[in-house]
Amino acid sequence: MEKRLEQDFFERHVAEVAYDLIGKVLLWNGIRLLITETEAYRAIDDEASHAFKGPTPRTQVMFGPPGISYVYLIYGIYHSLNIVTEPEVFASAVLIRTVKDLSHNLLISGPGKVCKHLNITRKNNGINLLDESLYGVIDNNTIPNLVTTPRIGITKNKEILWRFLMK
DNA sequence: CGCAAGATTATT
DNA sequence: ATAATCTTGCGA
Repeated sequence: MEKRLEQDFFERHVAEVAYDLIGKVLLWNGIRLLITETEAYRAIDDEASHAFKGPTPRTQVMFGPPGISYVYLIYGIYHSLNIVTEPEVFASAVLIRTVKDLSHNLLISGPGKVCKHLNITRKNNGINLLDESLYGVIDNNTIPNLVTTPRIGITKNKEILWRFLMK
């Protein structure tokens, strides 16, 4: 029996959510993607977060309720997909780094490539993953083996182990 | 208004 | 190791 993750799943500490998201299935525009690599970002105590210095137009959705997409453009070229977590006002988000396209059995490794594969751009910022039939996260009831490492591509708060991937 | 930095990727 | 490429956010 397939169960969609509800608000209470996303409303927890972002590192817990990022950890628990590994092995879950992302439903994006009706397409099913197994989540195999994530990272956590948190405004309150994490200098690496876009939201660390407070809200800006770009980071506004991170300050809102959980279960919403946060999509931004990086290096002028690549988009990145995130899911907002924690209660409203506690800005945080899980970066989706790698997924496996289940219908094509294809591994898509890297945030920019994930967005390219799914045609995700900034117009997809703020999509609700709790209510919409074509978008959400499905708990497929698996318990994956995980590896935990430092996050990739950042200059601040590099030591913290907030990157999670399937072994 | 100018400018430096950036949650990446492909190529050398 | 480095270029590509342009939005964003900050300071003046």
